[in-house]
Amino acid sequence: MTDPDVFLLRNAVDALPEGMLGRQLDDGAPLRVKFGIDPTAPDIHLGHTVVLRKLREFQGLGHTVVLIVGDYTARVGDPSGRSETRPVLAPEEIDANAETFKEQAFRLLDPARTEVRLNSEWLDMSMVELFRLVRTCTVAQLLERDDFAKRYASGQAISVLELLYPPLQGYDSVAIDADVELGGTDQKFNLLLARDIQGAFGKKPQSVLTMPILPGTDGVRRMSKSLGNYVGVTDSPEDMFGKVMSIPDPAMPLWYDLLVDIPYDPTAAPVKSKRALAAAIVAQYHSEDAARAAEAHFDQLHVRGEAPEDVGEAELPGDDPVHLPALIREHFGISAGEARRLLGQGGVKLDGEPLGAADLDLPAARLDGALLQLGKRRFKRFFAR
RNA sequence: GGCGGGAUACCGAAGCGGUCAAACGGGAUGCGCUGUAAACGCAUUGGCUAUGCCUUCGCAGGUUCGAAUCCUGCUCCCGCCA
Repeated sequence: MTDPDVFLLRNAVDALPEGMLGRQLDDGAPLRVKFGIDPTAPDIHLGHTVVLRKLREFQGLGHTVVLIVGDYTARVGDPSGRSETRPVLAPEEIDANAETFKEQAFRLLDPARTEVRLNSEWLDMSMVELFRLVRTCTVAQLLERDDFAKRYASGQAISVLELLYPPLQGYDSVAIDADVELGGTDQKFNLLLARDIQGAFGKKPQSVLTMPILPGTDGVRRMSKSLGNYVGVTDSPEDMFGKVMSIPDPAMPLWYDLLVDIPYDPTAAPVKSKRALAAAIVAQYHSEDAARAAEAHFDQLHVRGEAPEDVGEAELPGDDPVHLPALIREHFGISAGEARRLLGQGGVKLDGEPLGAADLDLPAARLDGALLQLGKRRFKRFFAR
């Protein structure tokens, strides 16, 4: 078996300070590995799983994961990687998100070796304690951070609240006696600052391990729900498979590296590699069977261009003839004008036959039992009532 | 507190009295090509049973035959000075 540190570092970006993690692992004692999340968005997507999978690897080696739900820091708003001030969520929202997150995180983590803590536990502190904490950092130190520096230089707003975020996150490490903290590369500053804060509170500073940021399905920008380029771990097998297949080829090696346990073969045909990747991801969050079914579904729907079995059904209105734009607006959630445009562009098919711009009104008999298709992937079968 | 700039469609950004449902770019969607790729090409991108009608250019009023464009007030952003 490979050395634990070689194994753990294989797809990581930085392990700081140099060599520290290796020494900690050599000591043999179980480590307390910290990972903090802000429950700002409820659902976990593959981007989050990069670090979660790494945590699972630590657990596999006998270490303990301390999952910190930043219910308190969520009220501050982490400015990391942001160019603008973030909105602050309502407490109820935060709680609900935290629950969802925990539930989903345990799809990957081993509950027996996971400690879940809310940081309101210790961050709901008195002013005196807060003063003691913030005294450990200087403004110059905080302004070193890239995004703060940029915003400061360009005269954009940085609220004092945001400035407070890194020290608060750092204090989490003090509170739980973290030996190691994981995060994305965008967290590097916060993770390192935590070392100083631990030191200031007389604790042993943690080591830091950063993981690459996963590009989304567009292959370029970081995976994020708001950018709409994400694959959720609760997505259906079919969606998951389809979304993975749609990523650009250049993103494949990194996806392999960060999301599955099978190796990437650069000599294999790209389609094969991508199918294997998609299947492995689906199997991970659903099952092998689901992966096979999702692939079959994919072939049917996209490769052969056939309609799936489980097409939604709907009743025709009573009218005859049926006004198509209105029918489409009703059942596909687009405007009638959009429906007309699709008709004109050959984007609407009836039982596989493209309709034209002139087909605005069709006899009800022609639609009864027929399959209406919009674009490539939207289907609906209609029946007269 | 003083001075100045700005708010336009999903986003960015033109327009500065009629020819404006509003240039251009991005995004999105459709068609073609394909490996549901990517790249590329073409097209569409306020609403409406529609050769026309209706509602949009921060909000509310006003001037005008006619306003995204001019005037007044309000709200919100931003810069410079103190």
